Amino acid sequence: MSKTTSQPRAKATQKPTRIQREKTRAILEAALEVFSKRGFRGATLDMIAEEAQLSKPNLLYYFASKEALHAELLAGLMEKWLEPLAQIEQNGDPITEICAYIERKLELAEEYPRESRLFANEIIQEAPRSKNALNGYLKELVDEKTILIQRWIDAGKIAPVDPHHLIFSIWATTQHYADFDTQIQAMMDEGYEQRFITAKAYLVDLFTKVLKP
Amino acid sequence: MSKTTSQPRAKATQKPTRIQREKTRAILEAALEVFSKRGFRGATLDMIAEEAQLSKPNLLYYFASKEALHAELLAGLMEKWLEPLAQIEQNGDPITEICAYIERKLELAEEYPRESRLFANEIIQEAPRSKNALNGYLKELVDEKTILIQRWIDAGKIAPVDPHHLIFSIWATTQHYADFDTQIQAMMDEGYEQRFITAKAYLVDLFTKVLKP
DNA sequence: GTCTATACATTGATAGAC
DNA sequence: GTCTATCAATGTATAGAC
Repeated sequence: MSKTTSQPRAKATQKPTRIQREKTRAILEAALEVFSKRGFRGATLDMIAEEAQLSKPNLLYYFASKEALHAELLAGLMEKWLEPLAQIEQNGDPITEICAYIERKLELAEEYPRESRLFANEIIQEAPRSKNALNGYLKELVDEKTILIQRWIDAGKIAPVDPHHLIFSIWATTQHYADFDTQIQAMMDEGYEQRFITAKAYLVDLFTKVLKP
Repeated sequence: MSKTTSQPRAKATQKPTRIQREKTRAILEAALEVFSKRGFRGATLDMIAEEAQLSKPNLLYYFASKEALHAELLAGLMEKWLEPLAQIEQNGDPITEICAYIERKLELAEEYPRESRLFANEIIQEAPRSKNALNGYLKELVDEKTILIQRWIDAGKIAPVDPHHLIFSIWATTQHYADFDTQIQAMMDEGYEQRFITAKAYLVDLFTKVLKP
């Protein structure tokens, strides 16, 4: 009697075993490594399988296709990626809130550069696989926060800046240290090791000056 | 007697005809379109050939390989891309010079978004084909300008900011509007049309505040 | 669940007629 | 110079033994 037919592909039917969860995790980890470094088309299942230390057919036993694997990665990342923005609190001190957001973003860039590059690859190539996420959850969140920022401006608590451009410039400056690390490294030589420390000081100073009413 | 054997591949031997130059230009234009949108591996010679309106073998008559085509694109772009930074003048007013640089960068992002994305694709994927350019001409130029900025700081003409991070933040904020256009569009709705005008005002204001001594 | 073998599609590049 | 036909390599995915 096929009790062990609880194939990962049919997730709805049965709870995955510990082994299955670990393999799945290892594959996702390997996929993140390869996709983030080479983009979707640049990555091959061979590379991912080797990185995860299993055979290609075995990999395809856990994930139906290359597309499915990539989609799973993106979906799993969205929440973590947007959390720093979601955490901005309307009741806190505006400048403190925004500077804390910048610091969180920078820490994310330092700790999870591969995730950042995965998104960057996607968006530069016109987000063929994540348009929905962009127009859905992210758009809603940005709408909510731009309104909050505008309210702070109207209350005279921060200088009058365009809320959208403010958010874009925070995204750009923080993610730059993950996405364009190769360039940063080529330009900075000795200072490279300390880049996140010095960047944090620089960016907090920068945005504080801009936001002071 | 083969008078017409002046094949483009053997460029050193003979001056290319007008037709040859035009075809070459059309191919490079098509290649830029496709490479910038899909990255090196994501692009196919079929796509580029179709975009340039010729057959794949004919394309390969003008360029020896996909690699060669990509290399030619990158090489031809470097100069245009670095010119705004090179134009910063040590004798001008520091804040005026830097703000003018920001405006030039933003205009480049607006006029040549594909070039920006081509570079971005390269660098995110660890610049496998342009490490040399990064460590060569670009590094030299950045070294030169960081020294100039430091001199301005020492003279008390601008506020004391880390010159490297200043340059990075200018790159990040300006190129963001080209590289992440898909995201910008998804977030901005009505304001999207005017994005470069409002961005210019926002960024000039931002960096002016930061640089004022 | 995992592997070997292989089917099948895509793609970079070449051969050779015109 | 340009095309049709084709090759060789690569890469996604499946079949089927164990």
